[in-house]
Amino acid sequence: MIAKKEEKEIRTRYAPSPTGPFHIGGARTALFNYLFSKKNNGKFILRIEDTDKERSKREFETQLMGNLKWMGMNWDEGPEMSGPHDPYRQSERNGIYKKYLEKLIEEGHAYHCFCSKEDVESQKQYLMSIGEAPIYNGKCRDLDKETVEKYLKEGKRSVIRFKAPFGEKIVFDDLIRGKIEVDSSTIGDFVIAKDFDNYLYNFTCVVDDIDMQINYVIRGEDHIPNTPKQILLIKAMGFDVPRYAHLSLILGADRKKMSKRDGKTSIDEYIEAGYLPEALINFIAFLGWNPGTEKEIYTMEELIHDFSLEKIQKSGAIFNIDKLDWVNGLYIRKMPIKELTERCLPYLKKAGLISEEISSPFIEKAISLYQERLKKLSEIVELVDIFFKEDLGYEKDLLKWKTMEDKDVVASLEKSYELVLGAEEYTKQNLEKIFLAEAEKMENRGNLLWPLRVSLTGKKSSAGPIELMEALGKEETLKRIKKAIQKYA
RNA sequence: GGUCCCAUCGUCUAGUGGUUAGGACGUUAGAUUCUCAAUCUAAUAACACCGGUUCGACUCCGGUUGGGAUCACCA
Repeated sequence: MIAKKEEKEIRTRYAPSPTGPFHIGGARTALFNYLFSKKNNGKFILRIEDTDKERSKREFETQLMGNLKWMGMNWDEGPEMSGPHDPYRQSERNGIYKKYLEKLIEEGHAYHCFCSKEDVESQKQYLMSIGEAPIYNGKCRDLDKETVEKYLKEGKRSVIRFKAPFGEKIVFDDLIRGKIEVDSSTIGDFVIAKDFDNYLYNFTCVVDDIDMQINYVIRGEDHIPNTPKQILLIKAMGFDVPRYAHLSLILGADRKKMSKRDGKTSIDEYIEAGYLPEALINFIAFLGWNPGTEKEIYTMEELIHDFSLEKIQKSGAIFNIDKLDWVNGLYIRKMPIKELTERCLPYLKKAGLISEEISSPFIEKAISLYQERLKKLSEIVELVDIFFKEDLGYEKDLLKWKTMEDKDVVASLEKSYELVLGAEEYTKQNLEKIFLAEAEKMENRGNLLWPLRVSLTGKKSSAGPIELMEALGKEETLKRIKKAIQKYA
């Protein structure tokens, strides 16, 4: 009997650098890491890669964490000293990097390079011009110990390079793409640290993945070229390489990596436009993944349950905003009216329609009339504004239905006025009964209903007149009809 | 330019050697309707190309073409 191998806990991480607003592509990478770890009862770790002091900004980090929480992705660990909900930050881990770097140098896997930036750059340009791999020429690779000591003592500026082997095949089995093979000769000795306080990406990334015991690295395919370097580093340090899964990129309409000109790219912009986190998550998950069934509306829980790396697509997916809008509308229609109202309040406040973010039966009613027409929460403003305006400001000709003459319009509105005035029981059911009965008498129902609806809204399109009358109340309804009649006086 | 990755309707995709190539968004038409939505019904539309393997290729292999990513003392 072979004893069942003890399963190691699955640990994934999302490792963004806070150099800009949190991007849709990053959100998907985070999501897939999150789903995979949760599916396997593992851990999802957030690690802020802020080694670039120039470009990293704390505000982006804060925004990123807020966005992650908004979407319902909470990370599991952080350095204990700064609280369980803080992420790991590379800027706070220099001590760890130093230890690993010293060991690497000690064991001869890394060395000080005293070449000037300019020399290296011109060398690179030259190699590229003759069509060869632009790698470092290894000038300082075998400097003897005494020389290095001497230069260091003289204070000569140096960087630390990793000694990459020559002519070695580096192979890894990508969980999404299968076998990927690279010749180490095309890599060259790359810089891993500027000095003992400033470490570079490939190095910190590897050290952290080792230190945090990450065993599944799920990231964008733009990292495929980094992977062989990282594998070399890991092996030199004597650790196991994690499993890799490289996600295809999210593309713009031009099939290039999605960028600003493709419209909204940051999560904040989607929040502002009024997309729901549930809808965004659902949509993003299906960009490059599907369950293999025809089900496509998924809650986060269901995604976790059905997720698997095998079902991830290899080719890049274009971000199709039309589909997102459809999904978002779907979620809005399904939402309980109380909740929808709460979520719309900030938009109404911002537009100056209401002074405080407080719900009322009136606001709730107004919003409910437009629930099924809403694709994004922000659209609520231009839909329900008529409920809050004194002056609707429309052209009187808008009141005419098809071939109506001025006098027909006036007659129609006067009829409506009379009916409303006479309505004892001011309910939707009763108004419907009264008005539909009257409308039936006409050759075309529009003769009664169109002028009425426009008098209440001042708009070409809107919710139906009966429900509008109910929502507005008898008094306001009469006022608006009268105003419309006056336009013809 | 070097290296690597990718290729089914306009878009997201199902498909794992034999299917009328399925679904969704979009679009178009119809039903409903005072309008706009929502809803229902229908239609539209795809295996990049060329070779091989095979009785049989969308499916496997090779090549071509096309697209993308990446080549920092950024991440």
